[in-house]
Amino acid sequence: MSTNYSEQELIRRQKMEAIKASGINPYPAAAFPISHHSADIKAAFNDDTKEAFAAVSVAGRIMSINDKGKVFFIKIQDDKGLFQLYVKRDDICPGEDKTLFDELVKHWLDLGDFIGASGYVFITKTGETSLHTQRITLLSKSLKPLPVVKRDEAGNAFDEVTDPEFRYRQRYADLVINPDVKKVFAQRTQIINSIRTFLNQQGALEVETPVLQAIPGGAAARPFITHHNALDVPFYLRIANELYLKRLVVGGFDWVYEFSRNFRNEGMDRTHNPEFTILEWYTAYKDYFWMMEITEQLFERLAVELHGHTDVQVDHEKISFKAPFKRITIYDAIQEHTGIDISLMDEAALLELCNQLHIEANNTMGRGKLIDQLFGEACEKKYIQPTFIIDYPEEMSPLTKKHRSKPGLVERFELMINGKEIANAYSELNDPIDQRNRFEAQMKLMERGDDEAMFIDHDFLRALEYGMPPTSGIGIGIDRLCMLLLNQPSIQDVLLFPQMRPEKF
RNA sequence: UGGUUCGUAACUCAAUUGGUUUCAGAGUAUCGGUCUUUUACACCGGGAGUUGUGAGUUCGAGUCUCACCGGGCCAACCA
Repeated sequence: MSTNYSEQELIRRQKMEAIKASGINPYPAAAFPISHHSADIKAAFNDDTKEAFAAVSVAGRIMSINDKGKVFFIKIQDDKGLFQLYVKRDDICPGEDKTLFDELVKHWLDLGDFIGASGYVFITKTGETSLHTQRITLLSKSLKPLPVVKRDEAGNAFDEVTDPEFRYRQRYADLVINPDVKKVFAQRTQIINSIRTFLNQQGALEVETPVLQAIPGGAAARPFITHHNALDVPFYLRIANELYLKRLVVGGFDWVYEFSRNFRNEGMDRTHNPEFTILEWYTAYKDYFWMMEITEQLFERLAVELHGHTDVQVDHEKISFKAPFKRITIYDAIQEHTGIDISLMDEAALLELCNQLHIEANNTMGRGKLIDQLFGEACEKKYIQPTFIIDYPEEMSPLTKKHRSKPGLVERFELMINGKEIANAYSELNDPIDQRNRFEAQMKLMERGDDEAMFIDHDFLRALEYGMPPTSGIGIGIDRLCMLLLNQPSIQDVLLFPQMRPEKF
């Protein structure tokens, strides 16, 4: 860290030395007893309840100081908001010695410092519920000034700090000066808690599975690689936890779930972060139709719990999470948006179609990947309202059970909302012979140059050979779900510490 | 990785086609002074910037050119 302090930083260090010299510890060790939080006082205090607020202790960070000579009005911010302290010289220093007020309050306190205060609550002439402060305690000295943001009564910000680099790199400061940011992250946790409650109520079991995997399975993506020294073998950070959760279904857990932090060594943009969270759950004796129904229920409930109704405003679109959601097969979706029926096309015909439509494609791509590309380019963005895209071609779904009645297809759906894939689910493939064949087909794609084709996982095949009950599973992108439900434009706005290029000091 | 755009005080922004004006301005913050209160900003006064870094063009560069560093946006990869 540079030692070229700014003028203000130097002044704060001088103040800290003065504080120490006066015998006050700027970083005291003792706990400070808090009796109330700001919002709770403001909500409950009135003429009838004032007895209950005769001896109150609050603590927080100083956000504004209004120096009126022998009286100071200091606004502190605690976990629940702002609260005003009325600090009068003769109350703080009842005797002859006014040093504490004249030095500490008048000169040594800065915006950003943490203080504790005790006294009684009253309402000032201007009608603001405040603490008539009798004791004031410095709890932690701030040496670096926070950016100054002014707000009016309605909460409109002036000189707001919007620089993304500052906000993401110094999230701690962002959270202090932008209260809405704090709210977004509280709501993210609320969403996750709601999901957990929903699943637990139905008897699902939350589990934890390995992040370090010898074979990165369960998805098609480039992994991060690391090395285990004692074993002297490479390990991969997981790109998905699917194969481990299925092993648990083999073991007899009928419904397991995990909020899985996954790692993929790919690009970063407003919808991609190298580490991100996917909720996956696997339920025995179910199929993908059941999965669609429970997914609708969950999403509808999340919207209602968060907003009180099923409509959620996202950008300029109003999205309805009212179940049931529309269902359409991927072939019908492509036909709907291109006018072309591709259901009988072979690889060569599909490649030609892509070229005709100016969609990037090449001959390393198998039939499944070509169809995926067609859908992604021509259709995906069109599905704003929640829509299940169902019945994918077998080639692009190596872990999915063959369709019960449509040859060449598998029982899979993706849930599209606001033009983005939010969830992906299957009737899980539990035929070990078929699974081995699918893995081998993936190996052939890999040999053709498809660097996203899946590795073969022999231990997983061994588990399937013991027998897995018919099972349906789903993966839901939690970060993207939060972006939707909280109307945030970037994944960085729903991750407390989004990945950035390392900073140089 | 490619295209495009931005980088001026602690923060938010100015600086007319490269130019006479002073030393690159203002508000907040900061420092000093006055007051029992302002609803973003009471009153008076002061200090604070090697204009991201480095080179170049020019009589003259915050402004133009190049390289580098760090961001944003778009595209590619992916969820």
